Amino acid sequence: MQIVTWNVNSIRARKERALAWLTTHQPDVLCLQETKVTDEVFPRAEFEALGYHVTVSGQRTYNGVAILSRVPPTEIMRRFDDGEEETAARFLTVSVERVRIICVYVPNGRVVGSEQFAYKLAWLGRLRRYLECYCDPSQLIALCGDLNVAPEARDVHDPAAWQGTVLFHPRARAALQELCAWGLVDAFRLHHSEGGMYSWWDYRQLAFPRNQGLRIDHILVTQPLALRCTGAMIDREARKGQGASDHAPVMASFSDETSSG
DNA sequence: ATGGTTGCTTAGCAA
Repeated sequence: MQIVTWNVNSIRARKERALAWLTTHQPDVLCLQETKVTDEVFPRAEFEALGYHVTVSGQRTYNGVAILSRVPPTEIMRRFDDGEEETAARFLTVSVERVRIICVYVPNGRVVGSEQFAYKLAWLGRLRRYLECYCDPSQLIALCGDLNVAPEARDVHDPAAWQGTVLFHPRARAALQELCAWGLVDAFRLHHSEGGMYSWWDYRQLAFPRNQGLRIDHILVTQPLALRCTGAMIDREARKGQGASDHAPVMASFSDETSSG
């Protein structure tokens, strides 16, 4: 099973690219973030024509997540259901075969000290509580999405410059570590230890050709799924050229059985 | 040099 997460920065602006990418790569599951459309407007028919089931949780203008799957999804949830008010479409979870897929678009946080940064930290805390309440680390679970946090210095092109900003802040990093402490590991880091591997590059300042990026999009998996993880990669090709999202797809592959290695 | 780009929505905001 191949699972992919991709912040497309508007599914309408990226529709042709996303359709072409799916046709080429044909993953079993594609988690999308920043679709920026209401559920009625999501271009579902074009993706269904490629053989995908389309599950969406969107809103006008901002945010929006979706999960495309080759197999019909079950156990769909669109909210934390933690009793707190929520207006942003940032969370969607489904089961595909025996794997629980959780698609998230974590708040960016804008500026440290802002209301939005407090919201980001609180949101990550709610996600941790969701895992505690609704999931178990012994299950096959993949938490996929734009986490808007670079875990370590090797995930940031200029750690000194980014230190203390919302994408590489000690409190945001600690909140991400708290998620992992529940029982998740970074699928990408199971297979790659080098720095300079990023999933997002600012549109400005020629950041992509200079590889001035951050690795903020992640596929985090429970230990039983980690044991099946046969590979992971970031598709830089999808970030190239005119009309690209500012994020690249992050991919991970899993065998049907636990690997003996 | 308080800059730069993209998308949504239409000039201002969010990323």
